[in-house]
Amino acid sequence: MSTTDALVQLSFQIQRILAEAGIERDLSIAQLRLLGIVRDRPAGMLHLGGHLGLDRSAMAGLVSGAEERGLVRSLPSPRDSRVVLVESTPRGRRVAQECAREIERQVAELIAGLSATDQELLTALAAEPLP
Amino acid sequence: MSTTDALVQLSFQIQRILAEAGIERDLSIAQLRLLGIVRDRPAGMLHLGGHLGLDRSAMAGLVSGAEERGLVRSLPSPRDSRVVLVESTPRGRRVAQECAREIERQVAELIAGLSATDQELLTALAAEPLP
DNA sequence: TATTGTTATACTCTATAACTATA
DNA sequence: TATAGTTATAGAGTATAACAATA
Repeated sequence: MSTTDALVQLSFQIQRILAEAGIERDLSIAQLRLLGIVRDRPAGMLHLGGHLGLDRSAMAGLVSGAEERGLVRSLPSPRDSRVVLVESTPRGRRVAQECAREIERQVAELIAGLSATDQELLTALAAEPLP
Repeated sequence: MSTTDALVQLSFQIQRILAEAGIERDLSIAQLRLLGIVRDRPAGMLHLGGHLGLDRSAMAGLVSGAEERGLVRSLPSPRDSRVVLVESTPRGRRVAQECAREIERQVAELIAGLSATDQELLTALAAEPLP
């Protein structure tokens, strides 16, 4: 199996884990990522869009959906009133952490066939290509 | 960075590579995967749905879209006339191969920072969790 | 003028439910 | 009856374009 095939197949498995962890809590993968970003501190829509690869209108839809579910809150930036800061609610943080735990569990299961040494190696190698 | 984080981030990068290779040719990731499966031999809708994690109605939509683009062709199974076999057209094979080459190029670039030995190692480790 | 968001609109992807045809 | 697929329909996700408010 080629490098590409292996990584592509692995990526689909990971994405399936993410999707299923989200579905159980009525969250899309995009909402999950959003919660991950605003977990520690608020961020403006444009900044979030940059991280998620979404344009402004898609961001508005995403945030509005997350807001309806009580996961995030919008507040005007004190420094530039054009900017809308998005911050996590306590509930958003709780749900995000639940998902994170579930995802960790599933990923651990996915790579359970590897030795502890190989798991560490895989982590190091997977982390390397990240910009 | 945790094992989970590294693999999740990597999976998003791979998915972005797939999406971009597809967009350039007006193909969704699902259509891309479909072409990959029927490249060598025809397959029934249900079989395809199982591989792609899609139900029958979603499969019908996917195949219909791919058919409109001239990428696949449907034909009745000679053994069970309820079954619709989906086969790749020559154009589908060509487009799929173009995408595959582009994806390989991008993945190679993504992991270019690793030594040749580490790239092989990553391949082996990534291929291991696959069922 | 340039920037940040929002809204209206449209398109794609996917699922549920009801249906047809075949086994 | 059970199975394979289609169709109508609905919902989510995302993009484009036109708009409003602020810098």
